[in-house]
Amino acid sequence: MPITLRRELKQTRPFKSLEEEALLSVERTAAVLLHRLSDTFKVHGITVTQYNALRILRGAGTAGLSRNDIRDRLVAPVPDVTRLLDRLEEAGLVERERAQSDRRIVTTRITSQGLELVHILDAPVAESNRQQLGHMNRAQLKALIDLLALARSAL
Amino acid sequence: MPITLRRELKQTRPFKSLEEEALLSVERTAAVLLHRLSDTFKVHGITVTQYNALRILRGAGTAGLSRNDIRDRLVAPVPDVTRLLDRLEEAGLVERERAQSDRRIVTTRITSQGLELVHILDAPVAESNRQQLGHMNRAQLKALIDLLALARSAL
DNA sequence: TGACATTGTGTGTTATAACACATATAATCC
DNA sequence: GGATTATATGTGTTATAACACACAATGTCA
Repeated sequence: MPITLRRELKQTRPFKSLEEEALLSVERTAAVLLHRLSDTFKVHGITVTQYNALRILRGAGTAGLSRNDIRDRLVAPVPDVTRLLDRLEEAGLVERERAQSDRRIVTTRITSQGLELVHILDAPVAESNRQQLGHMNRAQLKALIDLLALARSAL
Repeated sequence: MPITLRRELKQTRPFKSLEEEALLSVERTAAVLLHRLSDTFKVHGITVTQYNALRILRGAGTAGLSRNDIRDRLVAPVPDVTRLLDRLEEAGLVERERAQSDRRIVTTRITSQGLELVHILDAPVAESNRQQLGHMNRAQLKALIDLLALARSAL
């Protein structure tokens, strides 16, 4: 028994188009899923965006990444990555160093403390994902992923 | 030729699970689509959330809605609807009146100015939706909508 | 009817998002 | 090699998000 978005939002009128319904469905789903996930992070004092940044930096390893590299890899675009990293640095989760070769670049690396935090969060995050989406089978998940990629492909 | 999220984010490592990839795909897609849509609203000085509130109030007509009614109908949950309505009231787009029967309730109604704005935005919004999702056929849009509803149905 | 819980809204505060602009370094191009 | 452009990051400011708490009106029930 699928829950229709229209009933979920107590909407009296039907949607104007399938495109509108799809867009609002994406927005609603992201908000619901991320809100639930953020509870997992709240206990550890970080946000979903901060977690994404830490995960990116874990992937980069000891080489680290420049601010713009991090910006380009963030799932949701953030206009002010500098201060996002400021907060992570203040929390001791990352460290920054201005590059020798090109002094414009500031390389950010995850600290051992940051690594530890991301590692601790691996299990709860996996558990949250399983709880939220575990009822979908592989074919459904793949179909959803492909359709979302298609939805992003305009322009 | 589908764009994979992993390439989009220049990720070196594969996703840990299909559930994780699906969640990140939803987050990414919402961010991309909403960012483009917000450009449409920016010219008129309102945000996506404000537009959603106005659309809800248009649907409610002269009866108006209480703050909590509006909160429950918003696509993305907003914790501070009071001040969201404050800004709309300050802009002259909505008006509020404390109910006679139950003096706890404040009924918010859209003003003629607000109606006019939403009306003006109808065409650009439809055009934006068409541009962003018009390349998907009806079956694909319906499949996406259904899979997203399924994704929200846990708990 | 008076204590208590419930409902609906508002306020105070901090953190973050968003946007425009500024600064410093490097690369390029006559 | 000096002006110009591009790149990379940082700063200032305003608006909004997020969260905890407070207040007021209503309902409930011994």
